[in-house]
Amino acid sequence: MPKKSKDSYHHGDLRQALIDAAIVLLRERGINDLSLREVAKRAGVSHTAPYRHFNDKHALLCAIAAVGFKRLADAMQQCIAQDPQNPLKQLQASGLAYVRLAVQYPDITHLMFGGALGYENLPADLIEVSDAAFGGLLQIIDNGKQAGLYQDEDTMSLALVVWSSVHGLSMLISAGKLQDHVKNQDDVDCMAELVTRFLLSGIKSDKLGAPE
Amino acid sequence: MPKKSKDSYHHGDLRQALIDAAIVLLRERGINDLSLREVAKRAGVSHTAPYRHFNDKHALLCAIAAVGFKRLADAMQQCIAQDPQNPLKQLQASGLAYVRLAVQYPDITHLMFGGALGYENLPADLIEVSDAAFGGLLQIIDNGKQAGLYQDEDTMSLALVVWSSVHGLSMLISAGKLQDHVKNQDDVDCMAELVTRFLLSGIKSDKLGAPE
DNA sequence: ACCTGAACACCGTTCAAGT
DNA sequence: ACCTGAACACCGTTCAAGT
Repeated sequence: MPKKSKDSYHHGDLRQALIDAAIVLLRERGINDLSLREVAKRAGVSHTAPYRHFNDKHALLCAIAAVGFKRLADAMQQCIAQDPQNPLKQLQASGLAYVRLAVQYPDITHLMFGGALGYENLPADLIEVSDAAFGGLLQIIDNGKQAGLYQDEDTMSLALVVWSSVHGLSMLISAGKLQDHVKNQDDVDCMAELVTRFLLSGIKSDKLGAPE
Repeated sequence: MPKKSKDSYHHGDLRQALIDAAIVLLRERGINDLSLREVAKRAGVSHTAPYRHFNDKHALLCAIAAVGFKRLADAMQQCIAQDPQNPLKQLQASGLAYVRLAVQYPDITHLMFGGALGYENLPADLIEVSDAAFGGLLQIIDNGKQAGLYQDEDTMSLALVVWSSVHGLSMLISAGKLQDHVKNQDDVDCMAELVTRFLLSGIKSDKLGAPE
């Protein structure tokens, strides 16, 4: 029987195996001590094999960041699907999901938003999945806007303000800057609720009553 | 004439010269291509000389981050000093200053808040100057609270919400994630104003009128 | 005290060679 | 097509040695 096209040679999918090994290593050692040679060793191949699947170390790091953006984009869509008729709940759920992902995967989060990948020359597929994540948030805001939930400001401005607030909380927690005030999962959820609540009462149309 | 104590040997202050060279190199090459050996070469000393002043590369990076936090702390104090009787203006000015510093020094900002330094084992002087920066913001919030500017929420919660929003905007801009919407200094200022405005109308006491 | 050069283990990347 | 081992230039860090 002839071998299947993709199930060739070693694992069948060395590219994915390298990404998986790199994510584990990133969590174990941090971004500064992640070496391509060690990733290859973990995946069981020679230290030059990764170059068959990635142009260089930067490309592998970009692939990890893409995994993070994919998780974020999926979470946004799930928030919409869970309460299709309730844009307010969509917003609250998306803020919570954003912060939880950042806390769960701090290293990937910093890879996604820190300066480690540089500010340009990012691969097209990374840009694409990053735009998809922001697009989900835009959709949530637009849902609320059409329901008359927000002040008369354009959707993009509203989305940028919401994104900034939730993103800032996520980065501060995942960087350990709020260690004294946010110690466990309950504190994380509580802070996310607090930020979302203040944000809502700020951007919410004056014509509507209290959120509950 | 005998040499002055600190003006010894090469520069008089090799420690500072190394920090300065490292900051330049950081901006030129990015965090991933900053090498201790190149920093030493730029400062005109052998590649082992830095170890007289820093335990390791991590310690030098921490010193750079400390410079960034010092700038931030100073900016907060300046915002207070500029309008001692106007807590609202203090808040607006501090948000603007925060974002501007992040845009001006994106690499140092990511060093301060990204995961490159790890999440623990940070030197005491870095923690200290970092706390000073946040302390300035706390003071600004407390000033406004005593003036009846904000809702009846404890100062720490208010400060964390404000910090998150402004921090998020700063990180998104300095990471280039808003390139399509924030292209120049005017856009930066405009976005900072937008975030601060929404934030204020959210946390502002209902008993007061419009901010102007 | 402060700096140096040699040394060690490791890294990212290239390339001719193997199957 | 996919993988390998040798090679190159570079890195962080240590250490005995110089003034």
